[in-house]
Parts: sequence; structure tokens; C-alpha cells
Amino acid sequence: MATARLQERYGTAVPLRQMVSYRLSRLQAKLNAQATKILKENGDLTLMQWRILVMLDLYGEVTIARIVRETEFDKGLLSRTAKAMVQKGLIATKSNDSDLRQNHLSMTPQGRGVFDRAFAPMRGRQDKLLNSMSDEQRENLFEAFEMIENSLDEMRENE
Amino acid sequence: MATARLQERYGTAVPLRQMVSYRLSRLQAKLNAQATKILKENGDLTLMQWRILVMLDLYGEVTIARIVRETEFDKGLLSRTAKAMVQKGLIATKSNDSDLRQNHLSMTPQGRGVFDRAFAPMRGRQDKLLNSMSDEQRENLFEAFEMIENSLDEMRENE
DNA sequence: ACTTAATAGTTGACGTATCAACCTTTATCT
DNA sequence: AGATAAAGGTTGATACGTCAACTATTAAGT
Repeated sequence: MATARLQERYGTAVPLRQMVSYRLSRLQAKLNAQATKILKENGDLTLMQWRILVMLDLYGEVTIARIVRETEFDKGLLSRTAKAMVQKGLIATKSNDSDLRQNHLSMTPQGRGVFDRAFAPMRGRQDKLLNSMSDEQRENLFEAFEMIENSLDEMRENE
Repeated sequence: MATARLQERYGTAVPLRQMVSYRLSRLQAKLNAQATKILKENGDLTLMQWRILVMLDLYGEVTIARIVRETEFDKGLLSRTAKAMVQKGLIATKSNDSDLRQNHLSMTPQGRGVFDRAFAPMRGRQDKLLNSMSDEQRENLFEAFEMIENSLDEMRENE
């Protein structure tokens, strides 16, 4: 493989369009920028703050460890973000008597208000993104995500 | 992922699996981590350094502005990365007499050597990722990327 | 029971990405 | 030509993500 590439080699690499990692990182950067902007304009949340609120909306009350298990976000980042959210009055913490390590997070009414305000535009943008494709395409896309992720997880194990 | 745990949903939100932005950012984080590791072990490049080398391999000689146009990477980041690569002897710069603003980047032989060494493992991982799906699935995936990106670009225009 | 391992969470260090300000040089407009 | 805008590139401030070290608490192993 490397030997076949010894001469003229402009374009020996895969074309840009087909570079998975690059394509994804570019797409993700755009999604990120858009979400960040919408959130800033609708309650001034950061993306990670929004994500924590989503978890609280989904599960009602969660620990940081649970969020880590569900999402694989970094626990350090989560810890810092949660701290800031408590200071802003968006969430409350409650320690668990039967396990003193745990710290349960929950939305405050104010947090709920901010979440509700950001929800519609965030949902709207997601729908716009997905509405450009058919149900089947959408399902295929999520399947592809899973396949790639699985294959990444596998590679990580075999080393 | 923990599917059994996902039952107790009282949120208004979409289930996690279907949150495009979240799914993509997680996938991208994993791809990123893997690539970073491979590059570190095969010549000690950073991801951005690798990407610049890929551009040089594809196009022979490029300016930063050209890379920005092709990839939409941040020009500040590119500038800094290129500077570091010159110091490491991976690339050379040559100013253009007919336009003194421009600065053309090209690979040094050493840069070529490093690129060649990293190429096989990087290509291998990409193939592994894509080989887990059929040609059709693969094509659909890239199409989906394009659709989402287009719909993002559109939204950005309409505001 | 007691030692060791695992889990929950916090913190600091560091690299990377993003954004805006700025300087130069070239294009455009009148 | 002269003024203004646009393009190429650099730099600084700042936010974000990642990793590892560390404390406290609980679970497991023998």
C-alpha cells in the first residue's frame, strides 16, 4: 500500500468528501455552533447546561455518575457545569442518605422555565434537520452511527 | 448503551438515541480520540497537523486560505499549527512574489516521511469503520451528512 | 473483620477550538 | 489616482473538552 504510493501521489489519499472523521467533525462543529447560538438567544444556556437539563427532563432526577453512564460525557466537565448551574439557580442538589457519595441533581422551577423556553427552538431545529430526510433515511442514519460507534468500541478493546 | 434503564421517561424531549447533535458529538469525540492516539503512536502528529499534511498530499501546495475554503477549518488554528509544523521541519513555506499576502505551504521530505508512516494506520482505521457497512449504506451516510449540512447552511442564511 | 477494589464527585493542568482584533497587501469603485 | 473594501495571515482572549490525580464513601474478597 505505502509502496504503491511512491511516485506521483497527488490525491493518493481518499477524497475529502469520504473522510469520515473529517466530515463528522465539520458537521459536528456546525451543529454545535448553531445550537450554541440558539441557546444563547433563548435563556443563555451553554450546550452542556442544556444537555444536563435534557437529562433532568428525561429522567427527573439524576446523579452525575448516571449521566456519565448514559452519555459518556466527561465527569469533570459535568461536575463543573452542574456547579455553575446551581449557582445560577437552574438546578438543585440533594445528597443521598443511603449513599453519601451520591449527589442528586434536579431542576428548580427557574431551571424548568429556562428549559421550557429553549425547548421549542431546539426542537424546531432538530426537526428541520431531520425533516429533510425520509423516515427510512433517518433510521439508517442512526443505525450507521451505532455501527461506527460499535466498531470504534471494538477496536478500542482489541489493542 | 443501557437500554433497560431508559424506560422511566417523563420528559417532553426526544429520546437520547435520536438527538442528532448529541449523537454526532459523541461519535465525533470517539473518532477524534482514536485518531489522536494513532497519530501519536505513528509519528507524533496532532490531528490538525495530520489534516494539513492530507491537504498537502491532495493538492501538492496550498495556502492557508485555500485550506479554509476547502475545509472551513479555523484560519487562526491553521496558522498556529502551520507555524509549529515549520518549526518541526514537517512543512516549508514560500511566499508568492505576485501576491505578497500569500504564503504557500508544502511538505518537506521529512514531512512526507511522517505522513507516509501515519498513512497506513490512518487509512486502515478508516477502512475498518467503513467496512462495517455496505456500499449502499456508506453512500447513504455521506448523503445524509450533506443533507444535514445543507439544511444547516440554509438555516444560517434565513435569519 | 479487615484489606483491597470500585464508585461518586471535585479539582488542576493542558491542549484544542472559536472569535475578534489587527496588520498587510491586493482589488474594486468612482 | 485616491479612497474603500476585501483577502491573506497572525495573534490574543477565552471557552471547551480531556485526562489524571485525589478525597470520601461503599462494595467485594478472603
